[in-house]
Amino acid sequence: MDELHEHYQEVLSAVIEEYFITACPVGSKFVANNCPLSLSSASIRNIMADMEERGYLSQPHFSAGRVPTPLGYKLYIESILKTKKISRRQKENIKLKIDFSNNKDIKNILKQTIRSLSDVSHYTGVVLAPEVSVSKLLHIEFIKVGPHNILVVIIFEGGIVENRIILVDKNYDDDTLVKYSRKLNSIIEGHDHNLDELREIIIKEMLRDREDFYFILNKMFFDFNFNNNGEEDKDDYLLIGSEEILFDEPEFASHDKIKSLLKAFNDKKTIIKLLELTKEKKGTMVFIGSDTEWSEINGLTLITAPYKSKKGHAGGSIGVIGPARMNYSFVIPVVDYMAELLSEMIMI
Amino acid sequence: MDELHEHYQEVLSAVIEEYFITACPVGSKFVANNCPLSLSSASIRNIMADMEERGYLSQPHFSAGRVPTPLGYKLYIESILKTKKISRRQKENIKLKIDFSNNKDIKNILKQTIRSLSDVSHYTGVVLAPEVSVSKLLHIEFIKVGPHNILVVIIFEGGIVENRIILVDKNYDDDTLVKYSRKLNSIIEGHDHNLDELREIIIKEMLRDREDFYFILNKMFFDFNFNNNGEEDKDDYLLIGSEEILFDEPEFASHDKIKSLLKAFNDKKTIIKLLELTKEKKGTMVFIGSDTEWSEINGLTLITAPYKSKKGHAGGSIGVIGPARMNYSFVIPVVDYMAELLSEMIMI
DNA sequence: ATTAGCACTCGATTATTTAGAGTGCTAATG
DNA sequence: CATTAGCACTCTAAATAATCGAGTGCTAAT
Repeated sequence: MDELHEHYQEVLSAVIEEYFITACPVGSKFVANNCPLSLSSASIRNIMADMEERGYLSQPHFSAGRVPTPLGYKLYIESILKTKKISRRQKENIKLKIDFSNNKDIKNILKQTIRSLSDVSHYTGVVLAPEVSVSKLLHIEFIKVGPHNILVVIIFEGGIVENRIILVDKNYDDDTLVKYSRKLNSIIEGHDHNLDELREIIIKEMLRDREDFYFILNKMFFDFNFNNNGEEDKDDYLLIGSEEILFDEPEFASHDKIKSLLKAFNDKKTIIKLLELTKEKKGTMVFIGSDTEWSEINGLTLITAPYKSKKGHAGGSIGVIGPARMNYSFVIPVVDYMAELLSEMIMI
Repeated sequence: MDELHEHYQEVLSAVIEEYFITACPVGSKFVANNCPLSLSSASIRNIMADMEERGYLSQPHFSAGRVPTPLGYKLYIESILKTKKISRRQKENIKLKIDFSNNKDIKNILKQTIRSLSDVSHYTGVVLAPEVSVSKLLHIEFIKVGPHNILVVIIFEGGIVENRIILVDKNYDDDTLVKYSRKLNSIIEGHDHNLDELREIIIKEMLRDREDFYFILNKMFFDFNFNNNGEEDKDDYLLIGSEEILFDEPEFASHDKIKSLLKAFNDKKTIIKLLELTKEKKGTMVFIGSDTEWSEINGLTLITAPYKSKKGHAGGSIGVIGPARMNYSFVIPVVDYMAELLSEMIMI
């Protein structure tokens, strides 16, 4: 591939970029006319036949043009990931499209992020929320909302707030609850516990001392038992934007394709797996359908980037799902930049 | 229609019930064989021709069978609404399918309701959440989560909890915030104010007395300004379940149909309007697509029922969206019963 | 009022034809 | 030896034609 290297890249780019626009197989004639190489269509045919043998292109049927394969996209994307940076003007443009006008709570910020991702990229945005069960505790508060109803509010690092109303037998007064809140927070403060760790500590204390305080805590742990169902609950951390936006893409024009598309979206575990993978790495990642990593659906691509709260360890990842035939040089930097913006939004 | 009345009803039922199963136009021969009337197909043809003229049935094309019109459905549903009640066994069945195992916060309960609606009815569930901006306040709490970050938690009747992190210049200590919380709650307590009304009161006080307390409140009102965008924000109150479930229905097999289906779902304002209408009425309502009330899409039906918290005025409505060709005698009682169950779940 | 009989209509399905785009291969060229 | 013009070949998609059958409306008989 040595001396052909340049030719390969040029032809590949020409095919991919044209295929992005038309969604139709690209013929040798077109490539001959629209690519910097001054070669005849016959020469291009030779190159393309060779590239097909090596797995970068494929023919839908005998006498059609060529279409990029996942391997072809991969090669193409590598060069983009190295070179492309988002321009200042693009950044401004994106920022304009984002509506963070209202101060929102974290969950709404995540929702808003999905919407912005979709608006800007024209594909489906996804967000993996920070995982509550491993997040550090910031504060817990008991609030009386009825004679036998206590609202428990738990605040996690990253600004996630969870709440439940718990039922108790006794009619505690406000002062008692304030006292209990203080007592509990003095345990939490400055220790970076997560909920499970706190439970461990409390259980030990409880064996020694059996007062009402621990009764409420016990009830609390029961109602906030996030991962009792094992895997199941993780699904709630994955937020998926409007999938409909993809139905306009010609590759999903047929009924069968739409169904397989929806099947891919319903298979949340796989998407979560990839987003979690991204969370651990540093930068943007691209998963191409039928790739080794994402074999669930052919023709879809997932572009991901991690985000993280300024202070600490709370974080997750965001992404965009679109057709493999995608404007990578535009979308990749967008996802990257959105993750950056989101990181800035998470205050505590 | 006098002496034909019985015939009309029987034929209509036969057509609708068969059309529900096959989704194909129903011919006179079938009706003749499968309906209590002992009439020949020719007689049925006469009746059906007459019913078409009166608008209860229609022919997709000249030589096909007949299909019920919205008007036909309406007539059919009227008799169901009067007679059908859900059986105790069905109730048990539904209750089994509902997973309220984990004590959830109100928003998760609403989400769970949607999921159960979809599971039981096999159509798309929708829920209109209680409107926060008009809900009565129960409690407000300030919690320190950073040197300049205060988490404000507002609890509304119905158990809805909203929170925002607000930025302040001064570094308030915990005691001060507890004091402020108490002061504010003493204003709220027992007065059934909503957020807007509270704002009015605070603004008056503020003119007299300009201390830090009011500064924080001012910030709070700014960040919790729910309906500053007019209509826009109402969209957030509408939760829609998985729409994909409808794609299996034969009437949405074509690409065009799916797109018009999604268009109908995206037109949230219309759905919200109908759900709000239901909130004000007492019982179950049925809106048939291309009806006078819901002209947005042909072939869809929305069945709704209101729910309400035990104590007071917090409430909303739930519904199911499915094809007009729907098993009304099953779905209507289901929606009704689910609304009842949801009402029981809302504790405060 | 009801019904058997019959000619007729029109959509759905299948078969057939046609047009054209793009290929691979071969032989010629610098 | 890389490149290219020329040409026969392949296969799809679109257009056209043919066939089938379900269901109708109407008429005349009961």
